[in-house]
Amino acid sequence: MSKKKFYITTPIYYPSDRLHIGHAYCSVATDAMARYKRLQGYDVLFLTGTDEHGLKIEQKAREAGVTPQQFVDNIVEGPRGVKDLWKLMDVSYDRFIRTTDDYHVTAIQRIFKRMYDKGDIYKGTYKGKYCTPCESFWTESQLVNGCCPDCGRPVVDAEEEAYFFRLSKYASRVRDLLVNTDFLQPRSRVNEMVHNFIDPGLEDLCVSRTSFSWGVPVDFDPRHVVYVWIDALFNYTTALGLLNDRYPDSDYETYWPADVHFVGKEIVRFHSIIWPAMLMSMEMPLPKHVFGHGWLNFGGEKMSKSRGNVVDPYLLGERYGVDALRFFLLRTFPFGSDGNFTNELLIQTINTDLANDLGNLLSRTTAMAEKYFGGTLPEQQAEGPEDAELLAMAGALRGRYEAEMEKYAFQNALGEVFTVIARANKYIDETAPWVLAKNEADRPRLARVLYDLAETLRICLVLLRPFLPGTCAKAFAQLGAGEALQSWESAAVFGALPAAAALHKGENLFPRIDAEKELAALDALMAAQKPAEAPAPANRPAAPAADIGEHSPEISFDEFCKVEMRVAEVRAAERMAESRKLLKLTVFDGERERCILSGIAKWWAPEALAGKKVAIVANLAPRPMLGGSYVSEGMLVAADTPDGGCSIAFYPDDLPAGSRIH
RNA sequence: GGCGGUAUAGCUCAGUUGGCUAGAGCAUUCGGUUCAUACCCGAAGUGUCACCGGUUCAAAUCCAGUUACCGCUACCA
Repeated sequence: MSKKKFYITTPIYYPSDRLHIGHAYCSVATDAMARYKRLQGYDVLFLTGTDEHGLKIEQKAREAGVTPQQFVDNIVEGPRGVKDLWKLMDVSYDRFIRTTDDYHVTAIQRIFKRMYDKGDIYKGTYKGKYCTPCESFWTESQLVNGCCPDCGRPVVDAEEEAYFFRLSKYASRVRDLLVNTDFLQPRSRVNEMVHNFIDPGLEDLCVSRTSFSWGVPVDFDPRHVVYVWIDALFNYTTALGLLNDRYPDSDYETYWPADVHFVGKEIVRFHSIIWPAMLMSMEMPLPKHVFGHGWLNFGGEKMSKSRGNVVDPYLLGERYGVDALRFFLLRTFPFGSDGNFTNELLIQTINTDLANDLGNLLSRTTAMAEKYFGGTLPEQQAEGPEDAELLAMAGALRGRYEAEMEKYAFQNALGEVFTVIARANKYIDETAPWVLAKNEADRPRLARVLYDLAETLRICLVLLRPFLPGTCAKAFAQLGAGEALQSWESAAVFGALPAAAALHKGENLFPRIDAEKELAALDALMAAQKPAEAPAPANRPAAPAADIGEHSPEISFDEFCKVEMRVAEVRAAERMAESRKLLKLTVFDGERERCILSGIAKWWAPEALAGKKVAIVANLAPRPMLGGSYVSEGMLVAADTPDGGCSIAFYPDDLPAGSRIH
């Protein structure tokens, strides 16, 4: 009889930059789930990888003066690259797919052709606005200030021949999948998808591009490259040998459909709407679950490079141990919601759970075994009234843990384990082994107490293996528990450890952290990472150039001159009943008054603008807004501030409106 | 603006189908212990369960409304 299979995936990450703790969070969670299923005896396939095509990488490579392939090779395989990070984090993936792998490219071409032959992909014309850095097309209505809604940079008019996928054809089946099954989790995401995307009407999806070349060519129409949807999403199946020879077809037959895709909430839409629709088109089985996990914020703010609060997993892993970091991420934050990462919380969790409760329990248990029995417990043992409750809790632990793990509720599963660990510490207090040790007649009872502790620890450690793979191995050695005593089956049996258990005290597995000192050290390290805000002091070597974000492509002087910026006088500014974000400005440009709607209401009171001289872009095409009831005739020039707000520059009051700005 | 969600102890959150003095962890205070990583055990708490109405013998829990925050979306020319 073959083992039951379990196929789990992370998203394939986009290697346009170094990965950070948020990516590590997802991979660690997937890893814990994969290890848990292996522990249970499943035949597990754990896939991760990288999504390496697209214009952004093409451009990044050009900036770096290397080929796109060299660029991604470096980020994926190079020092401190993606694979390095997973090695550091002890991520036990079975397969790593890169969308630039030959076999994947071939398979994608075949998949594209198959959908085309079926009539689900057809050739049409794509009209719209294109953001080069984001390699994204946008409809007029999606633009923000005429710029890319993702990155805020300018977009260009574009019209290109393109292939489309008949997403609309599958809308009702996808809707049914989301509404009537537990396909998408957590459930709260379902309404968002259905109300925001499906019910308003799904448009067919553009699945090819001619505007860049770093992608999988459409083999029957080589001017086109396959756009991200088909290229990236089908990785989950090409990595199983679908339509390629790199892996045997039997892998696909064995492992597909996936048991669960873990994905960040930002890509839930692609995985819960587009992905099932494409699989329906290919007449392939659908994955059983898509789980959209939350994001890690830092100190209550989104992590971002410009705020200098991007948490570096290398730094923390090397400082506190990979297991401690893994544990912290999964113990502290509910997997489905956003979590607020703070250094204080990290250190507190490590100290409380790992050092004080678990580490210290192991330490005191093994130390007593050595002190009182020279390490090996005598077989003659005596029960006592304190045993029953501990045994009952330890015996029931596996079931309670399993129930939580099956819901991907890592936080709760770990909570169950630590409830038992706390009970074991209390058990020591109740039985007071140091008192028993004073009386020769109590030796059988003392032996039993230590045995119960060792056995409780063993069960807990089995269940902690998915989370703390490295330290559990060391702990089992201290308990003298061999492989058979580390198994899932053995975690359901209190008493599996031989009575004459041989314990020995080893190194402390989780050293207690000096919170005050470490917090100061971490703050200093993070401050050093932060982009320089002030010029470096003269006596220090020049700081490396701060990262101020993505850059737009170079433009010529003539192109710049097309932008007509002028000083304008704000004659009136008012809040709008129709919008929370917009202020309605009436400005005088030297010739006439015009209306500009600007998305600054969150940061600017109307009174603060009235009468001021500001910079506007005067020759921007008028834009109907708020459903066409207003037309905005220009753009207010403002700067982003690091906290996400905006700063407006004012010209001297006596400067005439209409002055040209160059 | 549309859709969805959240609001519970200083902090992070649990509270299943409405039912006894509303819970856990951390932090705080006090007490105990000494095997252990200055650790562990116990006790004490603090709460107008966002606000306002309603249904009910009974509401943190159900319903209507209000406010605040969050998410998605639209929208920030």
